[in-house]
Amino acid sequence: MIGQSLFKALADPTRREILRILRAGSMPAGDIAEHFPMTKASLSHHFSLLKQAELVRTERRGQQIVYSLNTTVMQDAAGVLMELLDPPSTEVNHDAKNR
Amino acid sequence: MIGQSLFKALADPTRREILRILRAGSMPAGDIAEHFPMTKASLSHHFSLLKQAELVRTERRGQQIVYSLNTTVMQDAAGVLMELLDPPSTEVNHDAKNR
DNA sequence: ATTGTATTTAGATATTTCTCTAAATATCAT
DNA sequence: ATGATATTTAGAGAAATATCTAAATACAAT
Repeated sequence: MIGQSLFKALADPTRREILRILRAGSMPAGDIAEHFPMTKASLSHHFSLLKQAELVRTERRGQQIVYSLNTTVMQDAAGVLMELLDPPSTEVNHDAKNR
Repeated sequence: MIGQSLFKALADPTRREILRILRAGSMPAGDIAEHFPMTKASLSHHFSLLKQAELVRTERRGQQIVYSLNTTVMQDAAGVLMELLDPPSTEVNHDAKNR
């Protein structure tokens, strides 16, 4: 089930942070890894789940593997939800009218 | 962090199905439980996580505890995302849009 | 107060998930 | 081909999760 892998992918804070980082643009695995205090092997595992959920795509460039957001409807929806709840450090949403 | 409990709540298929069921309207715990092949104790655990994420509210009515969706911005976003990805298997209803 | 119904809590177990280290693979540069 | 760099895969251990049974709590009706 595709939905399941997406929700599972979104359930981990590290993976959500990866997605947030990728909003700034594509980035090789190693550069992404520098944002986190865990090993590259662990990050690779997270990349794998994000890919399985089709939230990111990869492209090889020389010896690096560049990750980028997969911009689709579901990706956007996930992004909206994420911003709503896990406020990004930089940008703020001002569309929270009802409630 | 509030976001974390929400994503965790959404990560489980049983809990997403509970939310889907509740779209049709409020329902006591026991009635919800009938939709699932697990014990009421297990369901209660799921209710607890949904409540923690503030995705549902409860109201006591006699000896029953009635669950209902907590309709907020994030709830709606979650609902949209959910329908996009995890099309409802057990059809519920069509008219629980506003309120 | 006792009994019955609805739900939750506690404790236990099996499975899954996250993280690590070590090894494997792929590419680049000599 | 050899060695260096970037990333992934494999295997293992610790922590979290889902589920169960049994017991506890809350209310209702006698």
